[in-house]
Amino acid sequence: MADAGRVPPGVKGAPDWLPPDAALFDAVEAAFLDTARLGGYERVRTPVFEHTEVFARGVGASTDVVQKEMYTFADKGGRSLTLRPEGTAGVVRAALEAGVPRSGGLPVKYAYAGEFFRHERPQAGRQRQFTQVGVEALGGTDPIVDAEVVLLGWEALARAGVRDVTLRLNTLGDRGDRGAYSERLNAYLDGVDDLPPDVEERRALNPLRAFDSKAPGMAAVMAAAPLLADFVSDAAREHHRTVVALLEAQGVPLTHDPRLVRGLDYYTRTTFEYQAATLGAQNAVGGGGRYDGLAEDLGWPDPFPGVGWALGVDRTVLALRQQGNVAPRPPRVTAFVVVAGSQLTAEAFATAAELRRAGVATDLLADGRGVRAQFKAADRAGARWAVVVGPAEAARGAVMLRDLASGDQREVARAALVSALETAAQE
RNA sequence: GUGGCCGUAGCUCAGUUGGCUAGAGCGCCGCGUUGUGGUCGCGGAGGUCGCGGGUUCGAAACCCGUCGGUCACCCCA
Repeated sequence: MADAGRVPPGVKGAPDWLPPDAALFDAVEAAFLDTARLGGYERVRTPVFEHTEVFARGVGASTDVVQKEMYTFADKGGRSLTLRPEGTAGVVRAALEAGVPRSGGLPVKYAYAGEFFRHERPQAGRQRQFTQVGVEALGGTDPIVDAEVVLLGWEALARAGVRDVTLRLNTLGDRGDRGAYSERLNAYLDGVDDLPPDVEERRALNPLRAFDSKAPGMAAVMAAAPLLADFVSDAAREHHRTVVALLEAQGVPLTHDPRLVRGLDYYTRTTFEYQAATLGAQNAVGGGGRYDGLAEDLGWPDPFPGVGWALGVDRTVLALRQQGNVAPRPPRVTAFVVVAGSQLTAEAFATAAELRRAGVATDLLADGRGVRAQFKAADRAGARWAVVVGPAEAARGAVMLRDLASGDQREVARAALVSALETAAQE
C-alpha cells in the first residue's frame, strides 16, 4: 500500500481500467461499434451533460432514474445540468436540434459509445460510472426497423464473444394503450387487501411495476391481474407480430416476456432485453425498445419515432470473464532496444525513435541499469526482438538483432535494421 | 436508500483459546553471467495489521464507532 493512503481515492463506483483489462474493455466496445457499423449506423458524439430537463422530460419525471439516480448540479449561471444517465434522450435532443426530422433521408441511423452516470449503490455489474454502446434508428415506423435493431444487438453480443444470451421481448402498446391499462390495473390493485408496501409505493408512479414485486403472495395476486396484452391496440399488436416473425425467421431464439416493463417512460410498443446467464443479479447486458413519443415529450411539435438499444460494456466484460475469457496480456512492443554502455544512450534513443517511425512498436530501458535487467524488461514487455546497441557493433555501424523466442542473434548493419525486421516478420 | 459478509506486504492469503523482532507463495530489486531474457540458485527491499477509541500486564485477534470494499434488495445496460 506504501503511501497510497495519502492519495485521494477514486470516486466510489467510478471504475479504473488498467492493462491488461482495459484492452478487453476496448475490444468489447469495438465489437459493438463494428456491428453497428455493419448495419449502417454512423457514429455520433453528444455531451456527457445536458440540461436537466432533457432527462426529466425525456426519460420521465416519475422514473427511478430521474427521481433518485441523477447527478444533477447547478453551473455558474445557475442552470441545472445533469450528467447523462442514459443515451437516448441526448441523441434524440441533438437530432432535433439539428433539424434531422425535416432534413429528409429518414430513418437516420446513429451509434454512440460513452460513459453514463447513475448514483446507485454499486454492486457486481453496477457502477456509478459505466460505459454503454448504443444505436438509435430515428424517423422510421416500420417494424422492420425494430427487427433490425433487435437483431443487431443480438449479433453485437455474439461478436463480442458472449455466450448463453437470452432475448426477452414484449410490446407495451402505444401511449394510449398503456394509460388505459394502468387505470385498469390500478382499479384491480384497489380491490386487493393488504398490498405489500413496495407495491403501494410504486403503483402511484407506475402500476406496471407491481409485476416486479417479490413480496410473498404477490405472484398469485398478479397472476390474476389484467394483462397489458389485452389492451394493446390492433395496430401495435400487428406491429409486434411482424417484429417477432422477422426475428424468428432469422433463427433468433426469443422469449416472449409479458412482464418485461422497462423503467424508462419513453418506451412504446417494442421493448426487449438481452440477459447473460453467467451474470448475477445485474444480468441485463443490453436492452432497448421503441420510443415513438420521446421527441414530442422533448417539445418537438410532430411525431418523430425511434428505436434503439444500449449494451453495457462493463457488464459484458464481466460476462466474458465469468465465461473464462481472461485477457491474455498482449505484447506491449515488438522490439526492445538494449544499451550496453552508458556512452551509447543517445544512439539507443535514436534507434528506438527510428523503429517507432517505421511503425515498429519499440521500447527501451536506458536508465543506467545493466544489460541483464534490460533483457528482463524486454521479455516482460513481450518483445519479439532485442536490438542490442553495444560498442563493438557500433564501431562497425551495426547492432545485434536477437530473436527472443529462439535465442538466435546476428549482427545487422544499422541502416538495414528496419528492413531486416520487416523481412524477419514475414517469415 | 436498506441489509449480509469482508478489510494483514504490489497481488492471493495464513496467523491455533489474545502472548517473542507479523509470515508464506507469487511478484519486485540485486548477484551468480562487470554484453544477453524466459529456467535455476543465493541475497535483499517492502507492512501506520483500513482508521479512531475501548477492554487487558499484553490486541492483527475481543468490544464500540467510523471509513472502504463486496454481494444482495431496489433499479437498470
